[in-house]
Amino acid sequence: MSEADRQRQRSGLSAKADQILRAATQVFMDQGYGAASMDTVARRAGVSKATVYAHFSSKEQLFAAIVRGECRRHARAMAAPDIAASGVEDALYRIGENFLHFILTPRSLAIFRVVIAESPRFPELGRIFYESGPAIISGELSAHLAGMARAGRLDVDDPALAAEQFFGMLRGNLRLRCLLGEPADVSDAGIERAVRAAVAAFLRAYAPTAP
Amino acid sequence: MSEADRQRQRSGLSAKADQILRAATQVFMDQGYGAASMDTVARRAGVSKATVYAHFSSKEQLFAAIVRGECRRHARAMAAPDIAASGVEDALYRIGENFLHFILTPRSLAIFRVVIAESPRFPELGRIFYESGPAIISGELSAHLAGMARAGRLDVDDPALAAEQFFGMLRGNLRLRCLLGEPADVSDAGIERAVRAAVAAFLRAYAPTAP
DNA sequence: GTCTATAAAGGGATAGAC
DNA sequence: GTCTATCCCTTTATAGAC
Repeated sequence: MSEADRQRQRSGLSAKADQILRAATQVFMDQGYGAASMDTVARRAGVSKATVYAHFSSKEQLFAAIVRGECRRHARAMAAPDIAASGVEDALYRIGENFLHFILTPRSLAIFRVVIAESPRFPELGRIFYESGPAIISGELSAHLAGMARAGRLDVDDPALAAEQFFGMLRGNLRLRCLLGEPADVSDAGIERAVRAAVAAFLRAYAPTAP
Repeated sequence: MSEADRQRQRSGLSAKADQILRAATQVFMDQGYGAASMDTVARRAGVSKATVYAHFSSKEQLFAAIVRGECRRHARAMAAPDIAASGVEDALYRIGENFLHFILTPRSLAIFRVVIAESPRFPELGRIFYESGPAIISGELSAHLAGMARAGRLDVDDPALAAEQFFGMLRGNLRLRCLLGEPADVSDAGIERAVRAAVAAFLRAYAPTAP
C-alpha cells in the first residue's frame, strides 16, 4: 500500500473522490472559485461531471473539501521544528526560515489568495484557515517566547504580541509582492537574508537588559 | 460647484459615468469580481445595462476603472503626515497610527481582498495597487529612516528593510484576522496599543548604541 | 458509480427605437 | 446617451441508460 493510499484512507476518501479532489484543487487554486468551472474540474480529473457530483454535492461543497484539505497540509507543515535544545537565536532562525519558505510556496500563496477572496461568502473556511495556520504557528512561538522569558533569556512581557511582531517582520512585504506578481527575491539567499535581519532586530528589541 | 463635482472633473468622468462607477465600486467590493454582475451594477446605479456599457466597454474595463480609482484614494491617504519637525518616536507613532487606521478600514480591506484575488488575471492592476499603496508608504518611511540614520538618531543600515519590518510589526495578524472575519480589536485603543508596542520594539532594535 | 445528454438559469454584451 | 428587449453562451446541476 502506497503512502498516497494511506493518506487517502486517513482522510476517508475513495480513490475516485481523491482523484477528483486533487484535480479540483489544481483548478480552483489556479483560477479562483468564480472562474473555475465544474466542467474543467471533471475534464482535468478524467471523469464526467455527473461523477463529480456523485462525490461532491455542489461546487460549494467541493470548494470546502479543498480548503479543508489544504488546511490539514498547513497544520502539518506548521508543526514546529524541534528547537527544544536550541539557543534563542538558533531557534528563532529555524522557525523563521521554516515559516518564510512555507508561506512563499506557490501552493501556499494560491490557497491564501482564494481563502482571502472567498471568506466573506464562506466564513467557516476563513476560520478553519486561520486556526490551522496562523493561529497555530503564532501560538507555538508565543509559548516558546514565554518559556524563554521565564528562563530569563528574553525580556518579553506580551509573548503573543511579540510573536506576531516577529512573523510580521519576517513577512515584510514579501508575501504581498508575491501575491501581486511584483518582483521579489524568494531565493534561498533572499529568504535567509530576511530571516537574519528579522532575528537580529527581534533580539535587539527583546534581549534582556543587563541586570 | 460641489467638492464632489470638482473631484469628478479632475478624474475626467461625466456625472453619469461617475454615478455608475460609484455604484459599481460598492458592488464589486461587496461581492468580488466573479460574483458581481453587470445587472446588479446597473440596478444599483439606477440606469440600464446598456448605459453602463455606453460608459465602460466591458466588465473588465469597469473593474480596472474601479481599482484605479481606489488606488488614487490610497495614494492620497498615504501622503505622509507632516513629521518633519518631530522626534523619532513621535514620527514613528504618527506614521504607524495613520497606517493601521487606514489599512483596517472596511473599504481598504475590500479593495485589498479583490485585488489579491484578481491580480493573476489582471497583473497590471496588481502593479498599480502596489505602486500606489505599499510602495509609496514603505519608500517614504525608508527615506525618513535614512535621514535619521544620517543624523545619528537611528542605527539603521538598510532603511528599506527596516521600514518593511516596522510596517510588518504594526500589522502583525491584525489585517489577516479582519480579512478572515476573525475577531480582532480594531478599536482606537486596540490600534494605539499595537502602535505603541511596534514603536517601542523598533526603537529598541534600532536605537543608536552609545558611542 | 459512471456515462451521455439535457434541463434551467444567469450573465455578458448588443440591436434598435427614441 | 439612454432605454427595452433580446441574443448567445456558459455554468450549475440532474435525468436516465448501463
